[in-house]
Amino acid sequence: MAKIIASKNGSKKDVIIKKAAGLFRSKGFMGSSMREIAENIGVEASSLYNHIGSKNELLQSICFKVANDFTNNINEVEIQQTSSIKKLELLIQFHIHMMLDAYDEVFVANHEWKQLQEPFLSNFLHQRKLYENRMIEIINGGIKKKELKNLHPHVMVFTILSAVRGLEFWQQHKKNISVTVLEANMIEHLLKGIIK
Amino acid sequence: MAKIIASKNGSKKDVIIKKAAGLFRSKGFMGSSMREIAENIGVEASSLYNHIGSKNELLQSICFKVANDFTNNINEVEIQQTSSIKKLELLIQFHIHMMLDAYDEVFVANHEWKQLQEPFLSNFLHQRKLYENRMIEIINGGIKKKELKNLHPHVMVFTILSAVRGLEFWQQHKKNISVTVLEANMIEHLLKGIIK
DNA sequence: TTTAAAAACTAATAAGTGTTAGTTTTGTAA
DNA sequence: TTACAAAACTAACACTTATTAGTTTTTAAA
Repeated sequence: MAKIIASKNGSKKDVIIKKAAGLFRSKGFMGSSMREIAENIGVEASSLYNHIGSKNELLQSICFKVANDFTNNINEVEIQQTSSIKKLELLIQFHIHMMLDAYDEVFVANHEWKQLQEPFLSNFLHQRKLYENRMIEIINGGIKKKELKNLHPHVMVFTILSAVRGLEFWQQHKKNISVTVLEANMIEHLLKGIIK
Repeated sequence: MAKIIASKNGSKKDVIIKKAAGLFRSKGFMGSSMREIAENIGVEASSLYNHIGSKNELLQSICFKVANDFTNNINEVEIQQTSSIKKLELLIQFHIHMMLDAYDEVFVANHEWKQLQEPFLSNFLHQRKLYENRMIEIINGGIKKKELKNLHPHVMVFTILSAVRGLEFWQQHKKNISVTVLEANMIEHLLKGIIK
């Protein structure tokens, strides 16, 4: 009889969520079945229900864990007494690290949130909107203080957020380039451009 | 008896593909059923098979139409006798226009290509890789001619490609900002940065 | 009006879905 | 060793899926 082995620091539920995140990332939420998740763990599908409530609950756990991590980070960044530029730098840095440390989860949160059911879907979108608005406020502050160019704040935020999301592509190139270089390059590009 | 009405310039197959693209975009490929597509058109699911081969064929049509459009564009850009900066500008501009003109299709190509079956999956990825490499070559040229900073070309390409992909978010804000401003702002940001 | 092809329909198939009920095994504490 | 709960199992349910076969309707040309 196969067993779900709880990891050092995490319940069996956490093990299931982790495996689900990996599968959801590579095949999509709708493209992954409970039987597949179970097989991946080495157990029957029905056994999973001793630990979790439903397939959708798995997606919820993943999406809100990620959303909360980002919210917590911007909470910390916001209260720092520093320039808007430094704040943007800190945010970008955190996005890069999340992308490298919790790739599957961030990917799923970015791509599969649509499959959330109400009221979770609305909650998630609301939380994301709040995050965007807080970034916009940081940028508005920078424009006022003449630290930043007077471009459309919304465009800047979306450009930055989308660019960091692109680190999805990075998984394949992890070996060819270090995190430090990657980080420095992206921050330089997104803040100061690429023209000499 | 309901009918599929062919549009002015396009076969009935094209109508089906267009509707499918809209549905795949909003619910995902795996989240959309043939019955839903059919209902959207006003016909029974089985009737679709008089015009198309399979559900997967629909995805193939969408993905490769988009991929070919981008390939054709970079073909034209590459042969122009101009600076690397101007070439990047042209590429970014085309991405922005594709995103606004063929939103559903580009979105599906960006998000649902994973559901392609072999050999289409490999073909698609190969074509995308070629595109990226050609962008990298343009950037390498720019670095050599001292037009561009000596950052990692790969990072620059991914940053740019990801940023333009972010125009997905833009659909909601179409009214608040004109294409011209959007285009100018993004090109400024991606080429010259946002720091004053 | 007849005829033939195109395109719609109904009905069914075989496979896969998330989830539940009921049962058996396992692990643990008394 | 006994007793109980946790967690695995098997089997099934009710539904949905893409697709096919066979039939009927529609369209258009002769």
